[in-house]
Amino acid sequence: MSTCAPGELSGPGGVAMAELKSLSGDAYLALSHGYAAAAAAAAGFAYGAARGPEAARGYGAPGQGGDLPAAPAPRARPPATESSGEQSGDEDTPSSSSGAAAGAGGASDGRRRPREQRSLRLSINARERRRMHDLNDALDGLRAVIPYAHSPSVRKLSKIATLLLAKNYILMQAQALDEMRRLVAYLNQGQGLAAPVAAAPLTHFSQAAVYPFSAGAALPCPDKCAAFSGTPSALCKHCNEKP
DNA sequence: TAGGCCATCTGGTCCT
DNA sequence: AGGACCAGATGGCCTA
Repeated sequence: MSTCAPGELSGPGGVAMAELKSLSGDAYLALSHGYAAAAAAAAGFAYGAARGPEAARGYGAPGQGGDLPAAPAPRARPPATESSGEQSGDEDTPSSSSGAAAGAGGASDGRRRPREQRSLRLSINARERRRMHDLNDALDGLRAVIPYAHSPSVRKLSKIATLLLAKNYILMQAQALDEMRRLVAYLNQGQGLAAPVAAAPLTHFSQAAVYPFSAGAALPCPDKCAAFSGTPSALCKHCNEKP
């Protein structure tokens, strides 16, 4: 069958999978928005309405007693053991059906009667389906917290894109946190002696307390902060001081 | 129509 | 023994 080459993902916006894999920082956010935006712009369709596997194939039904979306089309399966013509019909009630089978057959030894085997198979299938639905729910939860354009008019992220984007987002957050720690450490260094009490809560925040710019000490505060992070820091009281 | 993505079935393996 | 997890196979839907 056609498999998704690990190296590429042709998203609607033409986003290569390699990009998702190596993305970080601002590029991540740019892409995460661009991806969804491009999806909408390029296709001009409403995913939820026009497509949407859930809507299209009644995904999610199993919970409501209906279970399978009815026979998922006859499947030319290799002439396996049982299963001859019975497709799906998975509205099995594992306990009841198997119980009935067991009661009727009473095959308590290692060998199961075909009917009992079938019942067991259906039960296993239902469990597997449930498991996959749980997995998909978890993925939906992950999509919900990933900063990309969540909109009904935008195609939702694929599973692989969700995972890769999430990974990059975590890396980006870790990077931002590290940067924040260094900034706090630097600021504490400047006023820690003057206000030890106020600085105390921040110290646990900063384990690697080294200001990275040696020239920074000679600069006035706003400049130092700007040199460090690109913009005056809101955390720095000097940056917030009125002239 | 090809390719991408997905849901489902299925058999195998490991764990409780 | 039963359940969870996994990977392969298969077929459907959708888009470019």
